[in-house]
Amino acid sequence: MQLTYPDGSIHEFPQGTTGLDVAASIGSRLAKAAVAVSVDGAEWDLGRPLPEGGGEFAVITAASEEGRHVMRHSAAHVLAQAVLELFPEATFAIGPPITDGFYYDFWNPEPFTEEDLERIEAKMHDIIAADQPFVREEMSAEDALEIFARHRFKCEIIESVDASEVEGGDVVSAYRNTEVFTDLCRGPHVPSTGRLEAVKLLRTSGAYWRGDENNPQLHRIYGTAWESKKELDAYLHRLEEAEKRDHRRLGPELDLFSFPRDLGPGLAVWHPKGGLMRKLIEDHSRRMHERYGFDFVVSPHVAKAELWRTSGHLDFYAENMYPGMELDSEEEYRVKPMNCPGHVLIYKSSGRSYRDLPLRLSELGAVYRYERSGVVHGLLRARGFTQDDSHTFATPEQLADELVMHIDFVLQWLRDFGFEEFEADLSTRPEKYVGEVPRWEQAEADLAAALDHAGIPYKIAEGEGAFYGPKIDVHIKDAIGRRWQMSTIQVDFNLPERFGVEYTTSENTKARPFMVHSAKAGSLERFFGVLTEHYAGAFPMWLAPVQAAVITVADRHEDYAYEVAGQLKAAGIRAEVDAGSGKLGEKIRKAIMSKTPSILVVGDNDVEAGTAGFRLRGEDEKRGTPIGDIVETLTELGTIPS
RNA sequence: GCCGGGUUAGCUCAGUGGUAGAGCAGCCGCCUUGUAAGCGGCAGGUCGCGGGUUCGACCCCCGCACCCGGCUCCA
Repeated sequence: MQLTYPDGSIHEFPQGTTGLDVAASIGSRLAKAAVAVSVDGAEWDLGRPLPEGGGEFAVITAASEEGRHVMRHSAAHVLAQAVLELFPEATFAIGPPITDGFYYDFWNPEPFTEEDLERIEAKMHDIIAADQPFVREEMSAEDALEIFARHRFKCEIIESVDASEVEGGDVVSAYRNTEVFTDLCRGPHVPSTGRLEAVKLLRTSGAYWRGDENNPQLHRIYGTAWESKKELDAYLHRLEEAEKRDHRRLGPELDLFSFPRDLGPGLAVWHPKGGLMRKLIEDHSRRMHERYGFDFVVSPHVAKAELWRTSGHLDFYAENMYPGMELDSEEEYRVKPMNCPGHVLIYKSSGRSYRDLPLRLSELGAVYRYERSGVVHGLLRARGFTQDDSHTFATPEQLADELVMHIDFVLQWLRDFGFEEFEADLSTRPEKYVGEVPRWEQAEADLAAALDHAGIPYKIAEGEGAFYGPKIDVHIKDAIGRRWQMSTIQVDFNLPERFGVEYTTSENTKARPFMVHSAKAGSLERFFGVLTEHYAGAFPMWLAPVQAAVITVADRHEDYAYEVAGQLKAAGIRAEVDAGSGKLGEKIRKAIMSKTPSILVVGDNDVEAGTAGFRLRGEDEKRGTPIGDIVETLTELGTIPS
């Protein structure tokens, strides 16, 4: 058989050669680092004879993403083996690798406790120490059903395996570790359990079989596995770091916002510092919308139920809407979960001609959505929030340019807040859809063209679009590498239809415009939450609620401190004086802990010379800096993006 | 909504079937300080809410509210 290495070289091997043989022929270190190999993209166990046809060959090492995937999958098996040994009544369902770890779902009469987890983990370490081989076995589906007869979820899987997925048809594979433990699995796996260097169980949770709440609820155990103890520790450290960045912790700590119990779940109040930051963000939003040619509109928070019936929200979105309000002799009213119908009514308030288009309506619109009680999550998933929502009405000819502009706007917006890495999803027509196919196709093509124009990486999510139209979602990568969906641009064929939205063409005929929903920040609450986590609360100068802390060395410097703060404020810098009687170190610490981006210390020498000890976040202090210089530096750093 | 865990002072958390504690924050005083926590004192709690068991419940039981981790990244 012929194998083509990643460097393009071609090598000949006899039939029956295994991945390990090939790796060993390349180098003993590579053979040692290998956990599996791939041939033409398909992964193979190290000890499994390679396919007769050969192909593009690559060694998968433990330190690669693919390698970790294999390792984690194997770790999941070890977890299952441990659980089945310790809990005789348990049956196992599925246990895939996931980002940064793995999980396994079990059915068991009792949920697993913390102590169970420790016992399970200890058992896993025994299994790993025993260095049991993972032996691949292939069998017919009937035989598999017999072997796994006691495990109803495995049987369901076997029955649902599409024969065409497996070469040779009606064959499934399993991996056997011991005489008593084998697990249905496509593979590949590491050669033996001893190859699992660093495995740790993290937590338990409930999970529905196949994610469907109509199915039985299983007990899920999450774990993680890495190629070395060092990597595992680094991962656990990252988890801790992420916890420190948690906006739900930082928000109240920095006095930005809180979720008072008395208010209700998913509902936040903004404190003065957070309120100030929100104002800065909103101001920037308005400035940008203005620059990109949007008009500002306002729509009320409640509307007749009939409006939501017309828009279709009561058909498709009712479970996320607060229940109706009964009013005397009036129709029922509903709190708005979206701004679109209001904007459509503004469009329809007068006859529209092609000369009016594109018409771009924008609103910082507060909406309320009844999120299920288990899913609210700080500002990231709130029940009340404000969207920077806009709706653009355009002719078919204008759509392409409009979408280019929208993407440009979105990226500019995100860059202004310090996000640098983007990735987009283009979601196309799903199976159930409304509207005409040619319109879908035009919109999809125009969206793709806009993405190409913007030059950001994107992938096509086939069939993932909303029933009413295709869309682009823009994701950012934050400071610690997490992805967040931020902005969205969606074409809508449904609402214009439902509301009979039209315009008069140059031929004096009526035509239906394209409607584009877009949100650059999305929910301001969510955007703020992500910003907080991205910066770990240490916001850039232009967003920092307090930009400069002026700290006195001793009481006698208080007057001078206020004088300095006055100069800063006169220059538009948000300065605060800390003239407290504490030690200097204590006051400095307080300023650092509150993530104030600059600190000015004033003492005798400074009063004398008109200077301050000046320190920017993360830098050393510069004693005796003239106040004028400080104002200049802070003004420059605090410039609002434009 | 469902499964699991949790709820004690403003915050972080100890605690026992016999009337509740620490650190930080707050307030007062001393210190007058030159770049990440000076010292002392004071004040602060319906132990989430409601019910039950008990001579007695923060602790045990039941219900509720809220918070946290999850609820296909498809063997």
